Amino acid sequence: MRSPSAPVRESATIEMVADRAGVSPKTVSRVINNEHGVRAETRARVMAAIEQLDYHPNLAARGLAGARSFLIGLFYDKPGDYLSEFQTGAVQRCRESNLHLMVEPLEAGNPDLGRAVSTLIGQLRLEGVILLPPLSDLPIVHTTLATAGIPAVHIAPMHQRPDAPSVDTDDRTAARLLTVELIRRGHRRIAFMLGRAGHRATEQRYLGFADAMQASGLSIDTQLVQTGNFEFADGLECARRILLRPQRPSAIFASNDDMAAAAVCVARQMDLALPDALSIVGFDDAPVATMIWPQLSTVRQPVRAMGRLAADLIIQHKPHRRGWPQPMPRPHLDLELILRGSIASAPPHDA
Amino acid sequence: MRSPSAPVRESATIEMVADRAGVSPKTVSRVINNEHGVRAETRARVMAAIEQLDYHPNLAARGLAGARSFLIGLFYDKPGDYLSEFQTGAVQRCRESNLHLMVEPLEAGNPDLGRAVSTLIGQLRLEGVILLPPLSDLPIVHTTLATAGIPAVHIAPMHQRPDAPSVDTDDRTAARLLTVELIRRGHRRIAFMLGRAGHRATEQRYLGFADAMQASGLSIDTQLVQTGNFEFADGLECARRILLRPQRPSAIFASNDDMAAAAVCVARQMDLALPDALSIVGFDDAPVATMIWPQLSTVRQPVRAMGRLAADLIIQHKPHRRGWPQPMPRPHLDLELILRGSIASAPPHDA
DNA sequence: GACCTGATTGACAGCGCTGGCAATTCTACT
DNA sequence: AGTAGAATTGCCAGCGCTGTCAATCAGGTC
Repeated sequence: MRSPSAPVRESATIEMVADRAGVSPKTVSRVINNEHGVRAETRARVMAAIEQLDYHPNLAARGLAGARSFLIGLFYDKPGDYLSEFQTGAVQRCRESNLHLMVEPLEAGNPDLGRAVSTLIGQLRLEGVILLPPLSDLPIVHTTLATAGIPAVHIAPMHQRPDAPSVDTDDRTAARLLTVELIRRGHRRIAFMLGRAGHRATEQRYLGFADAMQASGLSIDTQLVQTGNFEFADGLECARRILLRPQRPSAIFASNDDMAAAAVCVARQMDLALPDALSIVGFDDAPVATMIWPQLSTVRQPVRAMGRLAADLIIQHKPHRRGWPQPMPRPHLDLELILRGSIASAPPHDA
Repeated sequence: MRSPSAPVRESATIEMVADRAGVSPKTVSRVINNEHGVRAETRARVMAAIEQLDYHPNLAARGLAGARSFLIGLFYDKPGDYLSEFQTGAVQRCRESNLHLMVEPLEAGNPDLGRAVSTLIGQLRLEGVILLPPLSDLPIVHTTLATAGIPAVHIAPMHQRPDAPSVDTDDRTAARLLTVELIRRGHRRIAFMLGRAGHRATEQRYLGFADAMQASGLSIDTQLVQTGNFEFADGLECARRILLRPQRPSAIFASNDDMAAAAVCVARQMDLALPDALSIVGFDDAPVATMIWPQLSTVRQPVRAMGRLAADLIIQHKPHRRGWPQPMPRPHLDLELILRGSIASAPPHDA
């Protein structure tokens, strides 16, 4: 129980600051909002008063009066490392503009998704929303937001919408380059583990792989292309199917590290010597990539930077209120190839 | 670009609902806030109007008028799986009470932490804050919140404060039980990898291990107790030191799964046959636990439930405004032993 | 039927801030 | 010095809702 004399300091109001600085509240407001048209000397006086009183403007009041909320929403479906990295980047960018991030889990499969979104934006008056996949591909989410006039940034959407900006990475190129590394090491028969259908990443990574194979005149054995849904468990199945083929590949390209890890497990169970008997590469540079032996060669995603960028797009957009500036922003962030111990030269009999 | 005739529907106000229902705004307010003293028939009429207009009360206005914010803060230091699971649970609980979660990364090492916290609570007027470790052990954070009179729930703090509730799991018992499993399989010489000093988990897990060893009359070889900081990289070092001892242990208890995974890697590099030559157990049931071969025996933490519970403590506390009800809530959540392939019976020469 | 008690409901002010515009002060010229 | 025009600053209303308290209504009492 808190004693009655507890030192709960009530926070200062804009009026107290105004009095102290000898100006009107409106002028203090101008300073807070960094508006121009305030004499430098006046601004300094106000700043000093703010400092002395440890004044922090009340978000709710600012929001109510100014018809904004200072809130950006981050809607996600699945928690995980990706989310937490992404949100950390987004929060960082928000802070620079004195905004705040509301994270909201939303089930992609929920039949009442539209209502859920609508409730959120109705209550919060979000200034913008960042949609993580697979939410970035659901028409109902997009429509609900668009109807409410709320700017949304789609992260790695499968289908880009002409009226919505997105943040992407060039997975296709990265997948191609990683495949080239495999080919350069003499691999000819390379298996591929697909991610979940409908994900942009699934499509792009496979296309990059195919690009490299084709460029080197190698054919893709469709028996060696299996779908793993991005899950470790599916990856196990998938790897078994691949490695039990009579003519085993000398390398496996998994669409993400979880599945690559699964391939490592299966290979291990089959007593294959890694990486000599089998090279394995993944994608994402997930934590697991460096927690297994051999460590996975993979592609690092700049997840935190993507979070920053997504928030930035929302924030930069603000002055336009409704509608995005032309051209629709579609920045791509660079991926980084990470070569580790999981790849080796192809065994001679495969050359 | 949005066309000028875009269907941006302005949202309904409480007054519009009041008119439609033929009551005063205040009565609508009563219904929204679920206050008693509204005739059932009136309430129904208001509800209908709310439904028809798709009305959502404006958070900012409610906050301003009611001197609350409907916001709970979740302060964290390191992003990761733990965080995202935890926050998902917390958000779920918040929704049930129409509150929202603000996630805020804070650097535990920042010398200006106090000011950072103070700015956050000053602007947001948070109704409560959840502190994830290691933030839950920093006096400056606790003091700043207490001074502002903001209820805080400490998650797994090293040192419990008499004036602050906390959410814990009984790591000690779980560690003891897991060790018992090892002993039951004939292991006598068991190594232990400590987590980061100053973490409650580090201390409790070791104590549980020691409890079991002592209860079975086994001695702990201090050479086999190494500190790994909860990091995979440190775990590698640590595992090497342990496995290079002349008299190698037959089992390793790692304080978390990342370090356990490191032990698996090292063992693999040393060509030890797992799990026959060496049993390894971890803690947390992190994703990596099932992504390596053999899969780790470990202890599952109910992270999402902890998030729910933490939010619940803040929310339940509300009516008391200042100070917590007696007794100080300190719920413990149950941990679950997960036995997987990484443990086997001790080799005969060790019995 | 007058009157009392408790249950419902409404009137009104104001939470802390910002938008719009008027008032004031400053600058640069004639 | 006088004045238009620009740069600053202040006044006022009101954002959408809830706290306070007064008003009204329903039911029961003597």
